[in-house]
Amino acid sequence: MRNRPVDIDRLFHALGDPTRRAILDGLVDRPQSVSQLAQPLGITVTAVMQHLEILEAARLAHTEKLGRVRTCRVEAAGFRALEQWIRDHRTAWERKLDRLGQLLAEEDEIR
Amino acid sequence: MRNRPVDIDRLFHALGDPTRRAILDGLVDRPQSVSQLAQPLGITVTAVMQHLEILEAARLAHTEKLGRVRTCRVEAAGFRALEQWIRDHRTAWERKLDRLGQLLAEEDEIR
DNA sequence: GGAATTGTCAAGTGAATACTTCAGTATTGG
DNA sequence: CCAATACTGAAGTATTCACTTGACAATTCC
Repeated sequence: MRNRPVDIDRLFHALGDPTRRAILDGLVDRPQSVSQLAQPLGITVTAVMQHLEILEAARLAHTEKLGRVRTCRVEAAGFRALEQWIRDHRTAWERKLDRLGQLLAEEDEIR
Repeated sequence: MRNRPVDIDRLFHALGDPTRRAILDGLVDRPQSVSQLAQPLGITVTAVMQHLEILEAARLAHTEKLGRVRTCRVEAAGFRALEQWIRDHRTAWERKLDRLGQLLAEEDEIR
């Protein structure tokens, strides 16, 4: 169960942390170095590195070291895998929900 | 930062656990009782209950007790919130990725 | 070359997680 | 009514997690 295809477990786990989502949001604006990412988050460079490993494993980010600076960018693969998962499950859910009919209506007015 | 709207943190956290995704997959087939869910998973009823609380908080499931049986169903609200999050972020990402141009192409042939 | 910058490594800490067990409490069928 | 069924609640445990500290290593700038 390792990472040839994007692992959905890694993906959800990666996105489950607010700091990591913040890192991604930062990277969407522009590629950034590790310390550039760390500063506004108020956490250590080491912590950012640890998050980056997780984001890379989930293929949500990609990093590359040139000289003493590691440049980090957002990567599309993980995101696409997430979309695919959603698509697959939505169709499955909708199929079943339609079959059950009133269940959907019942859920529409939330609790 | 609590749950009036579906909380994206809860959502990702809820979906980050394989057992919980398995529970949802089971519920998609048909509504089930807590013990019906527990049996094929090989975990205790108590453990399932704990997962259900998390799934309910994320609005991915809804449960209701009638007599001594608690019936669990899949709920659409959480799932819709996830789709919305994806939609929002995809457009943001695509905008930026397009602006960067070659970055996308680069990422297409994975690592 | 030496100091500042930028990142890496190893280890540790406290809190959160996913479970369990065990002792209840309702509910229901015979 | 009594026993089985179905869940609830409190507590405990082992692991994982996010993060830190502190000691390095590599690069770059003056």
